[in-house]
Amino acid sequence: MPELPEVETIRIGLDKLLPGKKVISEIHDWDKGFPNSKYDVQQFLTGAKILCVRRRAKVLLIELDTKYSLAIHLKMTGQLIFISKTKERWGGGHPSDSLVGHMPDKSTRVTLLFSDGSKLFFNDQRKFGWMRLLPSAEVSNLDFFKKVGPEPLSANFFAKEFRGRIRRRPSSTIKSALLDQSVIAGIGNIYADESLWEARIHPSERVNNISEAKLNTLFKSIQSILRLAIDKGGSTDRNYVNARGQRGSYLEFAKVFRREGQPCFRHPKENIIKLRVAGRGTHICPKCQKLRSTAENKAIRV
DNA sequence: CACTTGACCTGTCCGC
DNA sequence: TGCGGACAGGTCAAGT
Repeated sequence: MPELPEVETIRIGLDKLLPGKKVISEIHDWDKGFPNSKYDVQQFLTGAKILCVRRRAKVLLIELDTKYSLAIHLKMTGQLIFISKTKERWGGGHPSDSLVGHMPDKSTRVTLLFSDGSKLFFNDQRKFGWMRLLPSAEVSNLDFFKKVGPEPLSANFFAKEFRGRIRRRPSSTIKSALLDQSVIAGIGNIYADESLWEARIHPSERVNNISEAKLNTLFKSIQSILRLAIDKGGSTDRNYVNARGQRGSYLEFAKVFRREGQPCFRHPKENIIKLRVAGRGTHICPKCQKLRSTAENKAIRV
């Protein structure tokens, strides 16, 4: 679930909390947390001071003063939760909030202890996520970074490049192209659905059936939705929380995601439906988002 | 080659 | 109440 806005929200939080902290020890009892590490994590992490926290695509980069970087991918259920020396509980505050808890919990994979007594917990229920400690100069050599596409909110990223990159997948569905991290970085299932509704494009539409004008609209939709989502602290669908253990509120503003059976905001008499596109649960308004070919439109709905 | 599907995991929810 | 199965989705490997 962490997509660009969630990872960016965590980054903003960690970048306020972590710089200057010195790692005094590191605990991990889960080998997969540091897969194929060439570097002894204890040796290269202990004593390092944190400089800043950056993000590329959905990967967080904790930069150390030793010219090493800790790269972290949260995949679907990863959390990074910071707890200060005096605080034991984390979370949003209400006692009934199921996301509030104590750290470490049974999903904690890695714990960093800092010299001032504060701690950073890497939790991952489903164990899909990873951390890698490596020389900062080698970060760009990670397979993931070698092929990942541009940042959608970069000041240097324009509609022309967006269209060009999307069109490299002419016969795939537009949703599949949006989810392809080598085309554009950071979009996942939630924001793909939201952006396509905003741009009135059916997720199953083939790229080469989509006009240049529609792709321009989609480009703007992606940017405005990602910006709004960052502003709202991301989307908490299941277990996403920010660095302080707080939920994001974007889903209160979502137009289609997880709204199946509820009315479309443009067509109050039409209900949002859920389909399967690109192997993912996909939410659309059947009136706003029609396939260009009506024959396909009917076939898909059966 | 271009694209789609399955595997990786675990917790939750639904129907029987 | 317990149990099996479907589902959730980011990315990579394997399959078509």
